[in-house]
This record gives sequence, structure tokens and C-alpha cells, in this order.
Amino acid sequence: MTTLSNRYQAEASKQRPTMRDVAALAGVGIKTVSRVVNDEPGVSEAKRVRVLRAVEQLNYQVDMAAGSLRRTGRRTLSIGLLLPSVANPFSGEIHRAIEDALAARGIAVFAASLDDDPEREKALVAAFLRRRVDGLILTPIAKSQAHVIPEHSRDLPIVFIDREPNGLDADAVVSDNATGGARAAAHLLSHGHTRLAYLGDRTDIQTARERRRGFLEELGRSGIPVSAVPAIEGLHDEEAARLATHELLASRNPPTAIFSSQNLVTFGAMRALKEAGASNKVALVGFDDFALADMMEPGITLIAQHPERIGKLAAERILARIDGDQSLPGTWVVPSELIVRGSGELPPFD
Amino acid sequence: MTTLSNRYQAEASKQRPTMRDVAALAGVGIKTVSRVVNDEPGVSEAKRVRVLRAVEQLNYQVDMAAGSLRRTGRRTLSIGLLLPSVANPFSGEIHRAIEDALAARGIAVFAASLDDDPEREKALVAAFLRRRVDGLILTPIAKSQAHVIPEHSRDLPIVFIDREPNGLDADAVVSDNATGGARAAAHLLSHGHTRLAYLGDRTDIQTARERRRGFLEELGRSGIPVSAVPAIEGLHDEEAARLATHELLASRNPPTAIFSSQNLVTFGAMRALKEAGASNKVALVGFDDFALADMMEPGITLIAQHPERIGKLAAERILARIDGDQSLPGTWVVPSELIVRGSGELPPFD
DNA sequence: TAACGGTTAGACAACGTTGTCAACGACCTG
DNA sequence: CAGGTCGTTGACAACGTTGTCTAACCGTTA
Repeated sequence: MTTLSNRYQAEASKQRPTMRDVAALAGVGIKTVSRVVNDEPGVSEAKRVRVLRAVEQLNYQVDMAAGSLRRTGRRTLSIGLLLPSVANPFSGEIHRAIEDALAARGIAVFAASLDDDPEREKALVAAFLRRRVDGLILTPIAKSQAHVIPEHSRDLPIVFIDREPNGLDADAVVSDNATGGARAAAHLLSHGHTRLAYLGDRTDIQTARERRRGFLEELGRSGIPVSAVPAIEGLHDEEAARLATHELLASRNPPTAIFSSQNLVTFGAMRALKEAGASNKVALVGFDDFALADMMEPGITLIAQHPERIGKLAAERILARIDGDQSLPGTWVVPSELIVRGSGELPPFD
Repeated sequence: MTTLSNRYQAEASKQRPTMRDVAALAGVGIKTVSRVVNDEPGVSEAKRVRVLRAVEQLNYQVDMAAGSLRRTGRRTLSIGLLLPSVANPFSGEIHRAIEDALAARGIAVFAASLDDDPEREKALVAAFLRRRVDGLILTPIAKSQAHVIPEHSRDLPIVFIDREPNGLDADAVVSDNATGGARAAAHLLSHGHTRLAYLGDRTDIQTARERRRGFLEELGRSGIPVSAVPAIEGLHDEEAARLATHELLASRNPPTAIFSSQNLVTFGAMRALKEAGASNKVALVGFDDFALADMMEPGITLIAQHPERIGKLAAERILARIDGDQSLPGTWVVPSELIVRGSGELPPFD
């Protein structure tokens, strides 16, 4: 029996025990402890029991970092997740779906918020790489994702969500933004509207551009002169959207229907319509579902995305890549869905 | 100049470069690379530049895991965060505040969801410990947190949020649940209500019990016979709350005011009141703020918690402990706030 | 010029683990 | 009973990094 390490003797409870300590207590070699802890074969039942008892007694936990340092493949069983903000409910749903899909494989998730800041994107990616994550799932913000190219060429699994990457050929999981925009247009058209307006987020955001494109193209196909459709963009918060909506309502020839292409924009539009007493007069279709949309007066009709499906798919892609899938990168599109609740079915008012 | 490692020669782009590779390329010893990378003094400007150039060229990133293995103190610059669910907006706000407070110190956050499952609590704590997190911030679920005692006695910083731990003396950051409940009661009393009802979550949740206690005690102080106040508990989702509210409304002597002690319960109550056409008749005060509460008809009066302050405080506590604060553990209480929006100011209807 | 102090540099061990391998004894097999 | 196979076991090196220590070199100073 090897002697206890003097560190262990000195400060039994404070110092975290190592395999050495367990081995000493159980009276075996440390490789035997390693085998027991990792459920490897080739250990007699008698020693297995002694080791497990020692593990219990010392409250020992393997150090995964040390293990993965030596282990072939060097998996850390962790991934990095970069979201617009962990406080954003849409991001939260995605996050949860990813967590659930990866938990089964024992993979833990580092989460961080980007706040639309390209510098943060770079810094956080670097921070995760230093921690040797097994993969990266991220919402691209920067103009180009070229900064991850070295990693990508080193076979680090990377999956983009919500938006497709620029300057890099990699897996992506996105909503069908253009189709969703078209769906909103078609719905409003089918209710007889001809004077429609578009309210959208900043045009440097790819999803916003896609939604706008889908919406306007559908109007074009139906013979609406697109140049006559007011499109107010660059709305990145509720207040801007509220003011923009008031402006629309006060215009010479106000729209009878509005498509708001993002949650905060929808909130601003709802508020303005309420303030103008036009909630039941001007039709509204939003993009992206939110809690209590059905409890509003009227209920808010919208194009719902499926964050949980985006997250699940993204997790499946990253797992496939981690498992060695070498197929060409692709883009997976999660269909959106029209949810009818009242605000989108109001008829044109004149 | 030492020779390039053969691994590096063979597979330049695939294999991740190590300090050895950088050292070889720069023609210096690896310790010099270590000094440059860690901004340690004692390196001539000439070599510093050569090393940095090599780092750039190889796209080298230090391996924090390997570093912290050797480094005295063994900090991994990561913490574990256990929340009810990362998809829950309240949790998301807390998460964000914690992330922001820790990012300044370069600490990354592992986040995971508990789903009210004590087994998950234990398993996830263990998973984080195997990754050697520098600290743990968690919402306790299990009846007792004794399972973390070994770690706590090893000086692992642990901060509990939202609920206080059982069977363990550790830092906690919570809302003033009882005071908030009392505030709701006082508000409804001040508007003349005498027939009040309580709708609450499962009684095994500490915060739910506290809110109920505060509410009922305040009623008692004002001379309302508490035994006559209907208190329906065990409501853990919106549907249960909706049904319970209908039951209340249909009772012989229906309440003129309701206190719903949790978000989902509030949603269920709102829905039932709307269905019964009683939204503007029965007063409602909820616990916990939510998006668009002011857009409802009427606006929903409620006791708002401050998740961002809870998160910030929790982060400050864990940092203090990481930095060696040895003071006695304590509980920090974040005050709640009454937000008046209409539903809580309806007068009694008879 | 010898002795000294300060700066720069790298060799080496160590962190806690796992992969490799050789040694050991028990058990066959011919 | 010699030789072989098989299941156990632990010594040892290695993973990529940092702490320690000594060596080499520089410029001073007596």
C-alpha cells in the first residue's frame, strides 16, 4: 500500500482529493481508480468495491479537465452558445432546447450574450476557444464570420442559428423568414387590404431584410405597387416602433394593415394603435410569437417561429459534427406558422 | 533553435498548435511564450515581438484547462449557474445580470435548467464540480442542499438565489416575498376590499409559502378573519390557475379581489376573469412582473421583483467569496415593488 | 580585473488524469 | 510439467501549461 500523500494527511477536508488519494485509501494503484471511475473493464469486483467505498468516503469527483487533457480526442464535453441575449425569451427557448438535446450526452453549455456587438462576438468566441469547447453554436453578428475560419478548418464543429454566416461555409439553422413575410402579406391581402405598411428592424440584420423581401415580393406578385408601400426600417426598440406607427397613422393616406417584422416592433405598434384607439381598426400581423398575444384586445395574429425546433436541430447538427459527420455544410430551414388571433383579420376600414 | 514537433510538421492546419509549436516557430523556449501570452514581465521586446508574430501566424490560443491545472489556485474562470429553466424570462434576467457582472473578470458561465427536479439538482451540481467551476450559483430545489456540504466545507463559493437553502449555512439572495405578499394585501385593503382570495403555487416551494404568509398575516393584522379567506394552492401551471379562478368566481360568496402569487397563476387568473367577463370587476394583484402587463385591459397591478438586482448581488457575492471573503454567510434581501396599473385598484363590486 | 547585481532565458518538474505496456498469477492445454 | 493464454494490476510517460530554479549575459563598481 502506498502512503497517503502528505497533502492529504495535512488538510483532509479542505484540499480536493485526487485519484492518488483515493488509490491510497483503497490500497490500489491510481490506474485502477481511473478504471473504476470510468467504468472500464478489467477490475476485479473486490477492488471495484474498495475503490467505490474510498470514492464515497473522500467525496471524490474526477477532474474532467485533467482527464480530457490526456485523453485521445481531447473532448471537454462542453460547447459554447452565443445568443443575442440570454434575457431574450426567444433566445431562452433556443437555449433550453439545446441544453435538453445535449444533456443526454453529458455536454454542458457555456452561454453568453452578444448584444449585437461584433467585438463581443469575437471576444466571446476566443474565450470559449481558450476553454477548448467541443463546438460552437452562435448567432452571427459581425459582418463576416471569417474570424472563426481557422477553427472551422481545424474541424471545430460550428453551427450558426437564426442567421446564416458571412464569408464562411458552415452549417446553419434558420427560420424561413422570407416565406414568413410572404405569408403575412398573403394573409392581409386575402382579407382585402391594399394599403399596407412594413415596419422593420435595422437593415444590417439579415433576418429583417429577408422578412421585408418576402413581404414585399408577395405584394408585388399580387399587383400592389411596391413603391407605394411605406416601409419604415431601422426600428430596433419598442419606442422607435411606437413613434413610427404614429407617424404612419397620421400620414395623408394611412395604411389599413401593418406588418411588424419583429417582436419589439410589434409591441411598439400595438402600443401606438392602442393610444390612437385604432386597435380594432388597423389590421396588424407581427413576426415572432410572444406570451399573452392571445390575451390582447384583439388577439395578435402573427407568424410564429419555432425556437425550440431551431435549438433542437442546431443541437443535432453539432452532435453529428462532433461525431465526425464530414458531409458538406448546409442550411436547415425551420418553417414558420401563421397563428390567427384577430388583429390580422380586421377588414380594411374604407 | 529547437526543431518543430513532428506533429506540427505533419498536420499544420488540422492540429491545434501548442506553446511548443509557437516556441519552435519563434525560436524561443516555451516558458518565454508562456510569459508573453500571460503578459508577464522579463521578456525583451525583440523576443516579445517574435512570439506575438508566431502566435498570430499559427492562430494560437492558450489552453486554459491545461494552464489552470498547473497554476496555483487552480482557477478555471468559470462558474455554474442552476436556474429553474433558462427559458423562463425571470431566470433569463437573473442570468444576464450575472453574466454581465462576471464578464468583466473573464469568468464564463455554465447554465443549466432544473425543472423542479431534485435529482437534476444533484446531477448538475456534480457535473459542474467535475468541471472544477470556481463557484456555484443555484436556485435550490431539493428538500435539502446537504449534498453540497462537502464542497462548501472545501471553500467552494456557493450562492443561493431566489430561495434560501435548507440544511446548509450559505449565502443567499432572495426577494422579500413575505413583505411583497403583505404589500399586495395592504393595497387591496386600502381599496376597500374585505372578501379576498389567495391563489398560490405548490406549498413545497419556499417562496410560495412566504408570499402566502405575508399576505394572510397582513389581512389578519387588519382584522380580516383569515380562516374565511379562500386560499387555493398547489397551482403550478396556467390551466390549474384558470380552473381554480373559475371555481372561486362561481362560489357562493365570490371574492372581490384576488392575489395571485406567481406569474403563471396570474396568467390563469387573467384568462378566467376575461372568460367570465369579470376583468373589470374583480380586482387582481399578481406577484412578479411580466412583459405587456401594462397593455392588458385593465393593466395588471403587481408586486414586481427585481431579477437583475438579484443577479447582480449574487454575482457580487460569489466574486467576493472567490476573492477570499471569509465572513459569515448571510441572506441578502432584494425589495419588491408595487406597480399600479389598474387591475388592483378596482373597487369592491357590492 | 574581479566581484557583484540585475535582467533575460530556458530546462525541468509538476498539476491530475489516461494510454501503453510489461509483469504477474491463475488456469489451460498437449 | 513446460508452454501458452487470459484476466488483473500498476509503473510510467504524456497531455499543455506554469512555478521554480539556475545559467548566461549584461553593465557596474571597487
